[in-house]
Amino acid sequence: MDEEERRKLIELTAKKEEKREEKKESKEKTLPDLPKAEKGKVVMRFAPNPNGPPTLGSARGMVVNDEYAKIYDGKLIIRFDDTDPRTKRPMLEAYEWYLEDAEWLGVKPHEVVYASKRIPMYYDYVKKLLEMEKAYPCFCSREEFKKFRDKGIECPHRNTPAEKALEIWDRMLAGEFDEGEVVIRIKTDMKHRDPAIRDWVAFRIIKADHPLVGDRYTVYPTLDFESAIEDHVLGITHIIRGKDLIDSERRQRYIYEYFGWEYPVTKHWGRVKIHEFGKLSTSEIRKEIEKGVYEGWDDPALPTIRALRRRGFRAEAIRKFLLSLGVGENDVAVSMKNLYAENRKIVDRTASRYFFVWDPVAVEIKGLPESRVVRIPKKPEGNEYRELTGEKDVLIAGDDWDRFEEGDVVRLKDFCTVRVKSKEKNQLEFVSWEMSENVRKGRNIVHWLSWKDGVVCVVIGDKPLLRWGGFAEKNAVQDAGKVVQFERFAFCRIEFADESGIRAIYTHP
RNA sequence: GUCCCCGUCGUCUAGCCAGGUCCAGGACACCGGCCUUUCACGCCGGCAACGUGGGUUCAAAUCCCGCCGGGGACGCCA
Repeated sequence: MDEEERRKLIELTAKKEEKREEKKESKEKTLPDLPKAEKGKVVMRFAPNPNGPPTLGSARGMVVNDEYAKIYDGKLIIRFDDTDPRTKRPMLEAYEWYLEDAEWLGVKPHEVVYASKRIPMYYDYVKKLLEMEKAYPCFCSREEFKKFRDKGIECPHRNTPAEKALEIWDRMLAGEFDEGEVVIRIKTDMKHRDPAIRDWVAFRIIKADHPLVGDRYTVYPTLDFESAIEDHVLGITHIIRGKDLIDSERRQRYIYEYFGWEYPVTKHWGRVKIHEFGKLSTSEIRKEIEKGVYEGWDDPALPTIRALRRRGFRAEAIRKFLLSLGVGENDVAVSMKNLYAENRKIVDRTASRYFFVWDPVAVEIKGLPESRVVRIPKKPEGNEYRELTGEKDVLIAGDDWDRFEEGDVVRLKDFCTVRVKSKEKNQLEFVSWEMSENVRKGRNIVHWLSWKDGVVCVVIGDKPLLRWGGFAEKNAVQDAGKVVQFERFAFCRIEFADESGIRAIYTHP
């Protein structure tokens, strides 16, 4: 064995050792290491177009980037990529929604940038490229250019000299051209293996009102250009985003090469699809809201962060759920059940328990010796109690009543044991105060409510227009704003409550 | 059509880059059981995966090739 071999062997052994160590540590790690990441020097970014409120999908971008920024003691920048006032027109309120939801999710940006407010800067950079003849004004129609691109042929405008190109550029800025008449293209390679990369558009003319900058500009950069410049200017070290932007990197690298910049480290993740929501695009949701299918952007049937917050989900549960998806490039189709499980872990210990009788049926307990006040624990642990009065006239859930057959022995939870006497007359028959041997555990222990303890309650479901109506125990009024568990029903957040009634939102089972 | 990416339990994911400690770990779901005056929580146990065919190697989930399957890009959208 010569020196060289010996050295390699030692190196290899060291690497293996290192790997073993890593394995031991990685048990608690939520996300994989970021390549080339140095503690204290990492700058991440989250760059949404605010054309609607954040959804679970966009929240993934916030949370993962934020998590990495935290892991490496780095920075997180939120940048609004809002440079298309037409096709993906930003929504004025949505800027605020993003910031609000970010804060709620525990995402703390060190800086917030609005691309639409920095358009002159992009002009400066493209001017340089025009001078370098790395960009050119192109008068081809979309169709004409598509032909050139598909064939891999340069278009006639590609060789416009810098001087002439700059003159056209100035005329563009002066508003001398109409929409669609001319665009600025970045020179790449018309023979590039991937047609998607060939001479892409950096600027186009859009004469539309922008919610933030109005009609100040008519020449707007495309995302590819704006983002390329910003990532460098802002000193972004790592980009993590959806893989729909994977080609974007290949296009942008040309600019980085022309300017001699270093492209950030990138990572792209696959599409997330949530079983329960399917594929809902922002524009589709907007239409449905207009049609009245959803009440608004915070409708509990929607996967927006504001809707989930309204439903009573905890930010921490959402973070964990999103982080659990990792940063792999494969598409994921995940179930809300995972989110439910995370949230339940947090909420179960603290949620007060109450009775909610949905689709109520009034029944009479024949032979009940007396009315009794019962004390029931409010929570699984601790010594808080609530009181209910058991009387001969009570309400029970329609689902339960329908299931029962005459002769069944049923336990009214914490109150008394009864036998179903007459389905037709809605009559029960008192058996005993004690728990009877005949009561099967599980579905034969049901909740109930006397009229005096009840208050009208509607629960807004997690599917469009789904509602449950019935009575909830009055004690629940004191938990307005909180997540409670309606026993044998589900966790719900009490959104509004007073003596006249309760409105609750379905959280999860 | 051209180009790119991805395939580990039902689902999500760890492991893959630096092959052995992986007859593959965790979570959710599911199925038993315990606890319980909620079908909740908790506890115990169980089921269950490396798409496929070759190759390299003493050794492959890990490296190479083919095939099959899935997704995406080819906007003057983001």
